Amino acid sequence: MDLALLTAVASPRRREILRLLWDGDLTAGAIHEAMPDVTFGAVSLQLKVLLDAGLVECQADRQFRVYRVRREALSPVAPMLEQMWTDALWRLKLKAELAETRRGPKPRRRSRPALARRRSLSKTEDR
Amino acid sequence: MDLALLTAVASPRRREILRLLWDGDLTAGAIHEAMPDVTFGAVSLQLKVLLDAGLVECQADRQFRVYRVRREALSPVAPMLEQMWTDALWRLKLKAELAETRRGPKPRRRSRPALARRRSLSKTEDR
DNA sequence: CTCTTATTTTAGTTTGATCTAAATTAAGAG
DNA sequence: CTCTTAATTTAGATCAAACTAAAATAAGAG
Repeated sequence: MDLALLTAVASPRRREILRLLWDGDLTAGAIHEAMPDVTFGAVSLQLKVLLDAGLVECQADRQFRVYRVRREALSPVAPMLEQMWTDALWRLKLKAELAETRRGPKPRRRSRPALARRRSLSKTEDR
Repeated sequence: MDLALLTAVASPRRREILRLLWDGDLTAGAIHEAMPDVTFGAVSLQLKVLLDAGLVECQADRQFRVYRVRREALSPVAPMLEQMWTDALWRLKLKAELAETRRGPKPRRRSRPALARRRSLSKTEDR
C-alpha cells in the first residue's frame, strides 16, 4: 500500500487536508470551511482519494461524515510531514506552495453569489 | 528541500532510476539501456529533475556523465523505498505500476529504426 | 577539419490530476 | 409530502508532467 501512500502525500492539497485532520477529527464541511479557495466538490474528491489510499477513515454521524486520519498508515512519512508542519520556515511557504502547484481550471466568479434561486416566488410565472 | 523530495519520489519513473542507481553509479547511457521503453531524452529530463532536487549528483568522465545517488538527501524516505524494492510482492507489481501510471504520448514505432541518415552518401545530390 | 558517440535541450504532443459547476443522494425537520 | 442541509458524484475544462522526435552540444578519434 506504499504506492498509494507516496502519490497521496505528493499532493499539496491532500497534505493540507491531512494537516487539518492531524489536530483532530473533522466533518467534510469543516474541512471545506478551512479551505476557502476550493469548492466542496474538490474537497470531497480529495477525501475520497485519501480514503481509498487508507490514509483516512470516515464515520457517519447523522447527516455529517466525520473524517479521521489513520496514523498507522501514515507512519512511514509522518516524521517528514510533522517537520514540514511545525517548521516555521515551512509555514511561510505554505501559501506560495498552494498557489504555485495549483492544477485544474482557475476559480471563476459565481454567476450570482448571494442571490438564491427564487423558484417559488411566482408560481404562476408565465415566462 | 523536502517538497522537492516528495514530488521527485512520487514519480514511478524517477523511482526506477533511483533503484538502478541504488546498487551503484551509472552513466546516463547505462540508465537508458536499462529502461528500453523510453527515449534517451526522457531519461535525461528525469535525471535533471533528480539533479535539481538534489537527490543525485553527476560527474563528467570523458564524454560520459556518471550519476550517483545522494543517500543523505534520500534518507527520510530510504526505508520505504528499500522496502518496496526488496519486497518480492513489489517486484511483481513493478511492470504494472509503470504501465498504469505512464504519462505523455504513447511510444510510437520508429519510422526507420536501423536506417541511419545517409547524409554523406551522395555529396553532389541535386535535390 | 569530419565522423562518431554520449548527452542535453528544444519544440510540440498526449494524458491524467485537479479543478468547477451542476446534478444527485441522503437524512433531518416541519 | 416539501424544504433545507451535508456530502458525493458526474460531466466537462484546464493545466502541467511526461513523453517523442529532432536539433544542438560536447568530446574523443581519425
